[in-house]
Amino acid sequence: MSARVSTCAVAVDVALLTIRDSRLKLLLVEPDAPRLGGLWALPGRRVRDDESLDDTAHRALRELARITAPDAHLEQLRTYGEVSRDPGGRVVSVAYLALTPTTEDPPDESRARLVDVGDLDGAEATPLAYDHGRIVADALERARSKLEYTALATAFVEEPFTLAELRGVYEAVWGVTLDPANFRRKVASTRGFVVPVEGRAPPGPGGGRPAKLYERGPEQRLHPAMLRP
Amino acid sequence: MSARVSTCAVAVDVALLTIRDSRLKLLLVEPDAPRLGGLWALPGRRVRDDESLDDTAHRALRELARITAPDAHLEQLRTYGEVSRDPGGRVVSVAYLALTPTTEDPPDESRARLVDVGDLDGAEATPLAYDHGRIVADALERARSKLEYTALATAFVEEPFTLAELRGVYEAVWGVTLDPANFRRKVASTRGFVVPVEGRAPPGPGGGRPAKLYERGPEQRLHPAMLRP
DNA sequence: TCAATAGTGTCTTTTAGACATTATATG
DNA sequence: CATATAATGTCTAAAAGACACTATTGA
Repeated sequence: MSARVSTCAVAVDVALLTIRDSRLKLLLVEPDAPRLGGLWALPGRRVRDDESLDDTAHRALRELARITAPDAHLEQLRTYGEVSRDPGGRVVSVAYLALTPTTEDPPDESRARLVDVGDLDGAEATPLAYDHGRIVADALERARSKLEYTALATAFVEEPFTLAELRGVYEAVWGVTLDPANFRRKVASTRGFVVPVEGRAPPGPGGGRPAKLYERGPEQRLHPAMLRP
Repeated sequence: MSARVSTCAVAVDVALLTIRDSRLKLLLVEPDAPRLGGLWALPGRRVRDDESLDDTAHRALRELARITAPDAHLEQLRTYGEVSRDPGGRVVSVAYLALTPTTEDPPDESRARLVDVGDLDGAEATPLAYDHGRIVADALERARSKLEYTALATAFVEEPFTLAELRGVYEAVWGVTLDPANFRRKVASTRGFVVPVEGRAPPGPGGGRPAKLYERGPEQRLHPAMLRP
């Protein structure tokens, strides 16, 4: 074996997205070490010997944000392996995209917070540690893109869900408003996207007709796609 | 630092796709060690200390298939990190998808070959070493999917190219036949996909009207998309 | 001339988008 | 009753697909 070939530290960083108050949120953890320069970062952990990458991702969420989401959608985003991306030494980082329905908040003692992704783009945006800004940008692009041609949007809602909730996912992730009538017809004409279930959702405090309920359908790829306006 | 956290061997495996004789081909290397059980494998190399992952991918192609393709499209596919995916010890493998125009053949002494991807699915298909069959399946799905909503198809042709050549890419990767007239109109209506250039392509031996020539346009994402039939 | 391939025109079906209308709830 | 939200219907414009037709080459 060549002397130039060695082993690398391998880490997993997780970009967890969820929807809260009709807005898209990202999970960040407070800086714990002065070397981070007071910058917030994605939850991340080193990979252990006996642990798959997916397991490491779950552990990072559990240990750093006290989030146990066994039913969360988890998919790999990219692996970042530039030689000097971590000033403390070479670390190859496998980034994950995680999506959860609007459920638990990270507890206060976890030093984790859900931040509005709209606050990450602007002028007074907080920069993130390492290359995590880049990872977040890639995660957002992935989520926005996969909403079009996969059933990924259903990962943001709990079953059963209403079509208004599903539409709210598209609106929050894409940052647009959609016509409820046309959205409904499009979802209905996309085979295997959602399936109706019994029951009705109670209307809000101001009244309104109760909404029909749906579950995730069998198809992961959407035909036809839900194209962005 | 916990004793259970250590470092991993990190490798890069490359699934290189190209089109030859109007068919989609995959680059495989001949087994060199008996422990592979005589199975063909994707070209792969361990990552060196001073080398980015992209550099390792290029080196794998250069050393194992004598392919120097600095203009090849190279993108990450996924990272495979199951604990026992390599019987020789834990290896985290970053898989790449590479696309090249129909150019060089791997020389004989390189022990590499272009195989028809149609021969990888059937009953008498040759299984691949490690989890490379899985990687190839992921690579094909990625390529087929990205042809729809990105300008990836242009990575399979050399500039300048004709619309018939571009259509041939879609037909080979998707395994379908497309109407030339409708394909042309669709490409023309997709902003930034291709741009016309001066000159004509000479017709084939059987004659035919000379074809107009095009180059890659500025857009990476296609609006509207080239949806699969 | 014919065969072959490139490129255009036209028609029909399907889909997207705007928006009116009806249905069922709360207060 | 008014108001709010869900669900359906209708009309128009745009896009997709089938396919006839014209254009330009080699033999």
